[in-house]
Amino acid sequence: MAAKKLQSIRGIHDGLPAEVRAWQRVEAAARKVFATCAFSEVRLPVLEPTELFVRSIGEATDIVSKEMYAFTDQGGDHICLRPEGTAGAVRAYLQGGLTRAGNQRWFYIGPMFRRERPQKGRLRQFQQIGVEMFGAGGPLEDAEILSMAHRFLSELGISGLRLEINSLGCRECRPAYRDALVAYLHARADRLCATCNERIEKNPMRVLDCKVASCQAELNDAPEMVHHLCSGCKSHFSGLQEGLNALQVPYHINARIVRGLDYYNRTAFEIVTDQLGAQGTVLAGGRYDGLIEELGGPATPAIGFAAGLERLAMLLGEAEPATIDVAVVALGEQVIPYSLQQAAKLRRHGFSVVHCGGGGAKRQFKAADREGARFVVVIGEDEMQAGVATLKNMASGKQQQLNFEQMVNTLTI
RNA sequence: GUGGAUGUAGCUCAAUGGUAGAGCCCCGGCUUGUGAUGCCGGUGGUUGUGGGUUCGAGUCCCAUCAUCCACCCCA
Repeated sequence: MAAKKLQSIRGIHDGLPAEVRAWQRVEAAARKVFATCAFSEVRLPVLEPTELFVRSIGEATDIVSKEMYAFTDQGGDHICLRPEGTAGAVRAYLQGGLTRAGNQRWFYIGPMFRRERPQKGRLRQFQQIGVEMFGAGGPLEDAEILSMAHRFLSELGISGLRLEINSLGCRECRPAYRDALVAYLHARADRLCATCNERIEKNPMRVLDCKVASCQAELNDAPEMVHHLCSGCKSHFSGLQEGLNALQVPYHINARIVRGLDYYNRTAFEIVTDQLGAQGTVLAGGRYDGLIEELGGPATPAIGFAAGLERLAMLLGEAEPATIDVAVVALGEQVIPYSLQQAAKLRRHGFSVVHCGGGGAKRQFKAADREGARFVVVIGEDEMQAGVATLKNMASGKQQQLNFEQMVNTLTI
């Protein structure tokens, strides 16, 4: 009976060495840039109560209504794999009693789960690099957060990115705008597609980014939030733009940006690329001033963003192949113990070393080459007697006999 | 959830319904301490899985699973 082929769950991929190296390049850039802005890493649970996301993201959103891995555990609790990071961060902020600890600047890197149909740049388990700032409500913080995102992506050397910003208004001005939009849409409902018609009442702002060409034609003159902002939101939005100008962060205003999660207000933004097909959003976020209060805390302004780690990794150039410093080639049974000791000694000096395991010289050199060894240390009986080793530079092919100290010096260069 | 494309050796791919192949990789050899180049040889496949049509199926039909792309959604 043939064993059933065992494979990973659909849309959930293994991070094998080559891919993890790319991820680590992205993570290193994030840690480096975020540290310069005084952000601290947090590590938060992957499992959360389902209720947390229902209350924060919104029950009607696609994420909550059909994409969460939610289940009842053996004790009857309703829990789920987190589909995003912000809700859990807010929960931890409140649970940790940090509401009076001053502004909090956090970042995290970890897996998120959404049961979508997989495609390019979209997995069921994917990683986000997220940033959250609690307690600062001004437009300058928005500008600084965007500047940090911009610097993070510049650090990675990714080109062809475009920052788009918008304002979603607030509880003051959004209802009136919504009414105006609904009225506009109703007036031409017969010329809009079926899904747009469904959304007119449920979520009219989503109609704006419908991709059907005939719908877009109808939406040319649709009212836009940017033109219906209350005075507070208006000055916030212009303050943000002044800040971006001062920091020389290039941006475009895109009045059609609508975030898919209910908790956003005022500033919303996306950084997009045209190199990833249909999943071009590489980093996105916005302000969510009402969420902390919504989840039971004191009214506290907050802003954050999340970047797709795998998507960013896909935009990276060719990575350098992995290399090691030294491969030890032992010639002759008698020298094996000695060669193992020499390998261990080199490792204590901090070099990455593999021992080729003895046997034929040819086989060992081949192995050394495949490991990407910069140098090969050859130890035979002659070398062992003389207390030296033959050090071969694999790139140049040159080799010479050296004692241990000379070897360390050569390897250090 | 809907649609389209694709599943053949470890990898990339061939094979008018008639004996499953190539390149790369891997292993061995080209005089016993030298890789990456050259030459010679070798291992390796129930053609994703399960049915069906046929004298005969990698090839045609049905189902199923997976991957990719798009819709949708979003990081």
